[in-house]
Parts: sequence; structure tokens; C-alpha cells
Amino acid sequence: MNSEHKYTRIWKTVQLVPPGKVASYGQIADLAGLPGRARLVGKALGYAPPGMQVPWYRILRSNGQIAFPPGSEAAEEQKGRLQEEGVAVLNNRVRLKAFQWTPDLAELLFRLEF
DNA sequence: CGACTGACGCCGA
DNA sequence: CTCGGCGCCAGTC
Repeated sequence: MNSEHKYTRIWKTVQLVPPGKVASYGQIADLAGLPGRARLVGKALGYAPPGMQVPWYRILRSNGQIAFPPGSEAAEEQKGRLQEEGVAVLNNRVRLKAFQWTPDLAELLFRLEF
């Protein structure tokens, strides 16, 4: 019910992350108006409808690590998709310093308010 | 109810 | 950089 709404909120926020950039679970939670609910973000991504375009692979841990176990199929797919966009992945992690998405305030207002 | 479980995060040693 | 420990919260059993 209400949780459904939260997930939708999270999915929409994730869609704001542009190609070639990444964001952390906590960052998405904050932007979605759900501070402290990073874990919920991970769950929401897992429940994301296949049809809906949600760039789940652009979401990483706060330290830039891919959340899946290194070598797992999911981790490999995420790595592949990121590299296709030009995001360098070394040792199952990305350098947030270089690729983290820093949302532009004006754009956020534009895309979330309307 | 309580216990356990995560696609998490932060802090201190 | 690695570990341990604790906080967090929606679901599940």
C-alpha cells in the first residue's frame, strides 16, 4: 500500500541519475525524502518492475563498492553496464570522486516538483 | 509480540 | 585499508 508509494518514489529518484554517473543508496534515499533508509532503496530496486526503465546499476554503496558479491552474475552485469557508459570499475568498485552524480538543485526542483 | 535478515552507513580501533 | 560493532527499518517467520 503505502510502501508501494515509497518504492515508486525511489524508482523515480533513481531515474534522475544521468548516464555515466553513479549515486549511493543513501544518497538516493535522502533525495527521495527517506533519510536513513538506504536499505529500503536496495529492496526497492529488487522489486523494480522489469518493464520500467530503472538504472539500478548506477547505484552503489557509500564507498563506491558494488553491493553484490564480487564475481557474482549480478555484480558482473552491473560492472558491464557501468563500463558501457564509461564508468571505470576496478576491483568491484567505482571511484565516487570521479563518477558520483552531484545533483543540480535547479534540475532537481524541475524534475521533482512538476 | 520477539528474533532474524538484508542490493546500507558511520565510527572507532 | 580492514574489522567489529551498532544503528537503521520494512518484511518475514
